[in-house]
Amino acid sequence: MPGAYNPADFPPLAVTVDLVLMTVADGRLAVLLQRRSAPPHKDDWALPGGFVGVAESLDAAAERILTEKAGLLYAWLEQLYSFGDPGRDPRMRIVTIAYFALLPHEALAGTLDGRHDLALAPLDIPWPGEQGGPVAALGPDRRPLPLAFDHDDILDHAVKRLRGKLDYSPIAFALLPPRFTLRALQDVHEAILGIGLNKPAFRRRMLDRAWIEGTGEREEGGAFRPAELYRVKPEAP
Amino acid sequence: MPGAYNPADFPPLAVTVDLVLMTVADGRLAVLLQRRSAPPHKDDWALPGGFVGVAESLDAAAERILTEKAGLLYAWLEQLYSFGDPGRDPRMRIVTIAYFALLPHEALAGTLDGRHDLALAPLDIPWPGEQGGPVAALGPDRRPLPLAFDHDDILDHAVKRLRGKLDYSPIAFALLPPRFTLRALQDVHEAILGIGLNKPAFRRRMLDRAWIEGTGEREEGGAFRPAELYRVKPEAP
DNA sequence: GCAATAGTGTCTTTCAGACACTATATC
DNA sequence: GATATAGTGTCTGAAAGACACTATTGC
Repeated sequence: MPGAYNPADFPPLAVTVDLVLMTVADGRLAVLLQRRSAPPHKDDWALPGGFVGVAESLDAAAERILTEKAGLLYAWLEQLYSFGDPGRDPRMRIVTIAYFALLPHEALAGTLDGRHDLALAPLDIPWPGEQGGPVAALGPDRRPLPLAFDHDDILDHAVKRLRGKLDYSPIAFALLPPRFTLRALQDVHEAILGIGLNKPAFRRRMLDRAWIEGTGEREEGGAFRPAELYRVKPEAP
Repeated sequence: MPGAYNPADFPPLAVTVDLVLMTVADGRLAVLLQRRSAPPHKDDWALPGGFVGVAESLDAAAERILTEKAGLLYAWLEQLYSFGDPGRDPRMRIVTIAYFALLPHEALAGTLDGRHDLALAPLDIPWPGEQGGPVAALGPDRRPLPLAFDHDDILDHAVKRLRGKLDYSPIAFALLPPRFTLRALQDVHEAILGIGLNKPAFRRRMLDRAWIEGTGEREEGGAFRPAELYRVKPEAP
């Protein structure tokens, strides 16, 4: 490393944080997109993001952007990957640190109201293990929505990581409300994996893992037999 | 994002790449450290690293640092995690992208000769799953070597990631020469996991996974029955 | 009772661990 | 043949998939 640390010695280089805010809606993974109001890529959809402050940690920047851009107070935040190809932004050299932000769909209620710049785009997910197409965000016409910059690439990384962590980390609970049925948990897993799962085996695995516990309470409002509500154990990882 | 992109508007912020160059030597994971020749942390050991060039991708910076700092031409490089707490470097705000660099021990032959600033430090690895101590690099006196900056933290992340990827990715082969015995492969797995593995089960798993194939050739120079040499299949992941 | 979903019992298959065994090299 | 390691056969137990079954709710 050089001995001198004169700021003028450093090339103009910026660091941003981009959020891959995902939830499961109607049995599908979906991502929050923001329409760009200025060039480049004006009117295209992009992941919400922003510059990292001088005295701000990366995690803190992710939290701030969650609040400022998406109007949300809380989400499961986790650093994903960093993208820094020169030319990924035509204006200047920008290195971006991508973060997951995972939320139950309920937590988004109201956030999108009147926000014409925000959209929750369902994802088209290739068959797991298949080398086929990459992950794509779908527009209202159900056609793939090209994202600004390299955000398609970031989204692809995010879904792959989410899948990889699904069965050894309690990440799926971040996509559910505090009380949830085992069926809802299975729906989340199926949405992320893109495949159907065996019900008895799934229940056994979840209960054996001992991350969750029954509350004794039951679902309400259903037309049929109500399911028990579970919660994540307080001491769980 | 702001509309103006005047470099002077941006805070002095630098992006570096740090390498966690690991290998397995004498049945233990080991990491390449470089002794700092200037303050801060003068004379402490640190991970080799350097600034990212203006027109250089992150991956390219990692390759360049591998060559410049460690004098090596090739390694398995993979981005690990980004660290950007303000204050992690007392001089200025530096965000660093940490990379794995994985190499067979043989590939390091000669690299350390006469390089008193470089050392290959064996790692003391806590029991897997145990919440106990973090990973520590050991000095010649077998005592933990405190690393400069937040490099202990980076090292800890690296070992955890290496462990996590071990059984679903072909990452272990990066730590072996092109031809290797199944026993050597098992040694690598055991060094990373810090536990002994069952021989028949390990062989079955490795052969069933079909990432490797026998060459028909055999080990030489051993005093006892020579083992078959395997190689990674060309079409393997 | 009917419909529809919650939740379980059990058989089968798959795979990992254990352990003893056979095979084959050098000396 | 002795020795030490390579490599295998086989038993057992744990866990997943399949599938049918029972349980419980609103209507």
